[in-house]
Amino acid sequence: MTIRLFNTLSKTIEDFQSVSGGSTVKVYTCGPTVYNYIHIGNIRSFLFSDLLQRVLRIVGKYDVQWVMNITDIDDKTIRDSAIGSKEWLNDMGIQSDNPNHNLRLFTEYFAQKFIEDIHSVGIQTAHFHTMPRATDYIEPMQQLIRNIIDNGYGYVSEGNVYFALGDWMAKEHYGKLFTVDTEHFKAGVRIDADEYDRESVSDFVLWKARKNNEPYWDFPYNGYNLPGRPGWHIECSAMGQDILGLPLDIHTGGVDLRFPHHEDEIAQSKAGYGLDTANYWCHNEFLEVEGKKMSKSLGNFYTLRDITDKGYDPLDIRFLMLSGHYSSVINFTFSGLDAVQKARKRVQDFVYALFDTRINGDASATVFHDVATALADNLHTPKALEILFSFINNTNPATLTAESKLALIEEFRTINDIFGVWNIEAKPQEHIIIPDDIIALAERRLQAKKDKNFAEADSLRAAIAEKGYTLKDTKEGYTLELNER
RNA sequence: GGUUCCGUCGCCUAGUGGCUGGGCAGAGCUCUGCAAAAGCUCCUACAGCGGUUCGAAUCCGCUCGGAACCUCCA
Repeated sequence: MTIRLFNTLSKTIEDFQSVSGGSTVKVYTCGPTVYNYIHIGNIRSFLFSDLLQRVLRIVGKYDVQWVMNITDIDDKTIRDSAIGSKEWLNDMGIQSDNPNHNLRLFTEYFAQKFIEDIHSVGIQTAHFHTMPRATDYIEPMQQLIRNIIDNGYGYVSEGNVYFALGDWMAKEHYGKLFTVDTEHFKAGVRIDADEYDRESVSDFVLWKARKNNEPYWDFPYNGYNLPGRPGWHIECSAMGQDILGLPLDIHTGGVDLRFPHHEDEIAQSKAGYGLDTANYWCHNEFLEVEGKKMSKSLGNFYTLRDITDKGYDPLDIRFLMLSGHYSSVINFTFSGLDAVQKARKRVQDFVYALFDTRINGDASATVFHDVATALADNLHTPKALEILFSFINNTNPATLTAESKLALIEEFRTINDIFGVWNIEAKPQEHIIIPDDIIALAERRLQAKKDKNFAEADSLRAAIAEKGYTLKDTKEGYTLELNER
């Protein structure tokens, strides 16, 4: 099935075609800067990329090579890994007098936490071609920077290397993803303008000169050494080329990265390699919390772990993100999370019912095709879910033949290869251990019920609830469940 | 100041000029001693004011309200 995607380059929805013309698709996702636990906004971004690669594989039948970088060098990782940092944890290891070593221990700690977190929301490590660390690609970055200087679009100033944007703009269009209006830049936002001797205020840094006690790498250039560390934008250009080869098929990231990060990445790769970065650029919208952008000062900032600590299943977060279209702002609220939790369970109960072996009537299974058609249209998950719920509303598993159920199970299995929030299996028998005293209460209540002593039965049920268990009557007797949360 | 997006039922989320979108909540019913759970049924909304049109949630204009980006950002 042809996949259609909104391309930020053209600002239109296009039929997707691979660079190679074949079935291999190279997808590059701007990953996290690992200086802390990821927040739910980050999660949305990574779940969008995961959705994209799953739809490409399962609906588009492509062989996807998915790369997500891990940024392990920037101001925050340097600051928080430095000697005396309050952010240093014992689990990271022992700090030494080597800042590069401390940086590595610090970032590897949070990189592992990141992998745990994305795994919990259903992103599978096996789906990645690789997850490169930026500091493992210093050499390719330096080579790219040399190319850019040699081609006349970079210059050295006080040990820093800058991209000469003015020269570049005279040759190539700058603003392919984002209309850059330098005439009306907001007053007062001229970061670093006084810190360095730059030729132009809009030039961005490719390589930052070493500062005291900060991590650095030697950078031999033209007989000189320029010890320092890479700028933010250069890593994606170098890793994309080194690992997958440019041009990529699809480059993804959050909308905020369109400018300057991705715009600069395009300029660098073209200036240094003479290559376009990607044929398709896909950007996901932001997540807001209670109608506002997440920020620590507003008190609406949540890491994934903040949410799961409240007892929510990470897969409910995944389902919440899929319930809105990736290109729309999603308003995160806990009541919304509660709603989506129940909706997800309804589908799960339907799937469990398909595994019920009683035999009855029959139904035709085209639900996957309909869902896939919606997903092929610019990853329209809300439409796909609408189709799925309508199907469930019009289908009663108890009236289906064994053959129909088996066919439907396979349909749901494929749907779940994309959504990844259900268990396509028979309902597991729960083997929770109920304390003897609770069972004793339940038995006493059963007897009271048989004796038609309902007042006694109700008070015993209340006593059981008091101890954290829910008693439900069945035809044969009763069941006991541990209360959630 | 510049650029862009949005406002849909109590809440969330789709919407392609005409055809009750989906989820959650809520109401009723079935089943239950009563509950719980589950299932069934019901629940016709488009910020405001103009305009275009036979017909507007959808197109145009204005007003009001919200959000994002404009060199840390997913």
